Amino acid sequence: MTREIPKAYEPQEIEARWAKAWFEDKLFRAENSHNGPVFSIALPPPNVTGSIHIGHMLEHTQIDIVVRWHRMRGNRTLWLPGMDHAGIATQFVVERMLAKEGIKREALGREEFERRVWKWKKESGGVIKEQMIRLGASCDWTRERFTLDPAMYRAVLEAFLRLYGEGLIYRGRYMVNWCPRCQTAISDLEVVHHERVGEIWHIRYPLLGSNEFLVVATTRPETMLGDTGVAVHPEDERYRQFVGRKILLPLMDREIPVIADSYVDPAFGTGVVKITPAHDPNDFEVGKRHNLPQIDVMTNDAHISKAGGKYAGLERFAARGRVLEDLKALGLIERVTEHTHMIGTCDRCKSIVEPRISTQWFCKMKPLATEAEKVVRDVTIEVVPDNQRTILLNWLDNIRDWCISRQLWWGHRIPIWHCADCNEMIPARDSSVEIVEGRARAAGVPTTCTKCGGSRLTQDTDVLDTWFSSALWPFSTLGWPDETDDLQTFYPTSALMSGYDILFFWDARMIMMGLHLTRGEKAEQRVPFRRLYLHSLVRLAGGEKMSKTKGTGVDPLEMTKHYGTDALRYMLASMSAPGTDIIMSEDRILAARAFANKIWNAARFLFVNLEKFEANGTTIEELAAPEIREKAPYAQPDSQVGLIDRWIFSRLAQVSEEVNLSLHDFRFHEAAQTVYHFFWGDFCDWYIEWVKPQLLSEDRQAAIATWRNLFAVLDAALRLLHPFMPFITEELWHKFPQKSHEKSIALQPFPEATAAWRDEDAERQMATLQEIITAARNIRAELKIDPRKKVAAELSTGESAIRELLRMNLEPVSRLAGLSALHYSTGRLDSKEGVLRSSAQFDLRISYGEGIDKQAELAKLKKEMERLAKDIESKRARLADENFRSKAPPNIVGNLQETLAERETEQKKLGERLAELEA
RNA sequence: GGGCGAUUAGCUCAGUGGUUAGAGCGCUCCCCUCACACGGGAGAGGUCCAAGGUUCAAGUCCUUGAUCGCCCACCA
Repeated sequence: MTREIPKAYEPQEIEARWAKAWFEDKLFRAENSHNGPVFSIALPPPNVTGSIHIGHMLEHTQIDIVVRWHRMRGNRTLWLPGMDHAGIATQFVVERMLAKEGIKREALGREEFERRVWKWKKESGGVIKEQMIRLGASCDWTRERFTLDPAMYRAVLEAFLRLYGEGLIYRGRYMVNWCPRCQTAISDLEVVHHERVGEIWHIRYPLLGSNEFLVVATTRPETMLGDTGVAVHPEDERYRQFVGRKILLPLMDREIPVIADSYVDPAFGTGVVKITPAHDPNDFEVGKRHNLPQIDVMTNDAHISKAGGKYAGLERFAARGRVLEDLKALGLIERVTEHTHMIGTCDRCKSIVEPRISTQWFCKMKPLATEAEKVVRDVTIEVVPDNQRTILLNWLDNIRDWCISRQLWWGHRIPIWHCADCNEMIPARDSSVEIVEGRARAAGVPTTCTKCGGSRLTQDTDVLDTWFSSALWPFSTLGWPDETDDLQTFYPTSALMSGYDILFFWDARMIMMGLHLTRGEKAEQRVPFRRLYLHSLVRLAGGEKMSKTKGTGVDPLEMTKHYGTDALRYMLASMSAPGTDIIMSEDRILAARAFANKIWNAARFLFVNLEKFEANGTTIEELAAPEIREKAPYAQPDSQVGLIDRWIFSRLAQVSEEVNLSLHDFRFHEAAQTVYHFFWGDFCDWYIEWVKPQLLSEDRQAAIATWRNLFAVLDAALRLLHPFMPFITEELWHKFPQKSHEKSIALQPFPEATAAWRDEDAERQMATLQEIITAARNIRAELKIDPRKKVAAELSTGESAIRELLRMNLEPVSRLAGLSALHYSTGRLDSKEGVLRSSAQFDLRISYGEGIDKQAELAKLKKEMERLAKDIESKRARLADENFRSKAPPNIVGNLQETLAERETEQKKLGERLAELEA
């Protein structure tokens, strides 16, 4: 143990060293026995594609604070880390890399492509882990998981087969969202809507065998190639006569019927709607009701298909232009108007999504959502902040089936085999898994068709939505479906902490899957987590979301280099008020760095002085050994525990209680602010300053008591700070003598609200002394007295308790107030000389030099007088109100009376001073 | 079209119906005092978006409106 504390606080060196040590020691490994209280939490698995951004940093900081806090409070604590394979995102990245080499994935073939992705994953997948370790995340890395691990695939198989067996997973041909760039279906949630100003074309549709026509309004004229009907509202008098007649669809020369359907809004547009069942969700429904054919005129990559006649092969927007030209040439465009509408884009690649009929796999959600709603409503799962609960319930209530198949190559392949002879679908026999080339495959592959007995079976080519495996994360990572020790010990997990942006994507689905798939009679045994905390997002000034593509992202590791991880963590924590997004600010992080520096220097002060003190033979073990610290506070020889010590330990107890309460409610900003004020305000500004001279006092016994108390408080403060700033606290804690088997402050107890330390008298007395000191400093500043010059002061008070207090604490009070002498008495002080400051309890006067600017002082006092008068008036009025006196609680009335009396005393004194000054 | 937030000091934000509404930064004045100038001390600065209402009591609860932001939604 080196005791020396370097003058400069160098976070980089300290942090890198401890991060490595914690990881290599497996310090945060959790034992899976049932003994004692357990706290478990699963890391929202970051995408393997990425690197840590500031949003992760915020999330990990908050989780780590909670995790470290629970661990210190004696819980068997597990923070289980892992990564997500992120289907589309990862495939997208690898495809782009291949494209640079001029390779298309189709050319490689599925197996080779998958091999390449694995290779890439192996190379870059470790980045996030390294970064998390460096940033101090206290995960149990021995339990790290990846969503494509064999064990995870087993869980996916089990879940899929069970849901399929129950009819909750089905395959069908429905309208889905199709991304022509990714060439896969995506779920409703993955469609991001943007407002777009577009045009609306009014097109004449001629009635067959007549010169008449109906005018339809459309924003997507190219889809008319697939029109199979025209609809009007059944009660629309304007068009009633046309219902049942035929339209000759322009350009395609197809006969299509005019139908009546109440879906049509007669007030919108022309009141006539073209029906394209294969390319619009509404039209799809209308078409089904009226048995209209579905003509898919689009290819996978959004070009016009053969069904589009002469337009075949054109890209969809090129086709639109051509269609419009041709219609114009035929004189069929009546008019064009401007129209803003919402346009759906792919969450991943931003391409415009094509609604399209396609055969896909779906998960029935209503039956799963029912119990999820219940547990959220009855607070079996507590949602914080509460307003997110409403949002979640609302979503669950309106839930629709989930399209879970993706036409990708990277992901969990659907465990269904198709019979080439009879089209029967045969699921894998069971959820067992075999490892081929280090990767998991279903072992229970069916070999004969269960229906026709045929043997030409091929596995479904689709993979599952990434979120399907994520939905199982809290239990799949613990060994489910096996009843492992981990599962029994750590499931349900204690909490989930995620951003509210993935509430539906992930959190809601975990709740549904956890409830449905895990074992236990009661819902509370099956929920994936007992509390759900939705943290804020980090935004730019102006509220915009940070974006890597726009280059507006902030690299936390870069910031760490400049300011230190502890500072960054503290800054994020101190801004983490639940429910409000965080806007990054340079100021805040500078403040946080200053705080870290302050902590460093406070500790340094101790050790620098300790060297001088130790010269006389007292060792640090006698002052700060663990068993010595435990017995604090220490009394001065032949005396009681001093006021300043009673006060600081009382504050410590109070602060510990507040921090514990705040952290329990995920109120990180509150907890952070509380420790900040305790450390900087109470501990550094008052406590250390107060006891400074005693540390090197001639009276060794007195000095020893002071040292012991000081070390005990600093030790507690470090433990209090540790969840927020793990590195600096670890570093400093190791400067203390510790028991040989104690490896880390992270495994020390978190300070609790020690009731015996609470001391209201001490707090009140200190407050009075602080007030006197501040008043003296105020006068000094007013008189512009050189800070090095000590001056005499007079204090007058009618309260003997205050005089006694001063008598007992004359040295520190005079020293901190910069006084050469402090005379106290009961006599009245006038303000004819010097400057007088008054409170209800005392008057303090310093006479020095020329005095001050009389006019300025008068103006100031008058202003104060006005404020007092107003305040007194309103208080009197309230106290005079019989209604108030009878209805308000007695303590409120009592307090008000007390305060009023004080104010009146102040007013009286102030009046006298004004008179004296004006005289 | 629904829903959810936000609006408080120059800036970024706290604020759990009850004394004179807080913090950090910035600003003003004084100090490089032997832990820290990433520091110490003392200050200035706010009709809490608006209008109604509930209450003995409203920044806080309710209603309406304004402005800004976000989420959800199949109106061509």
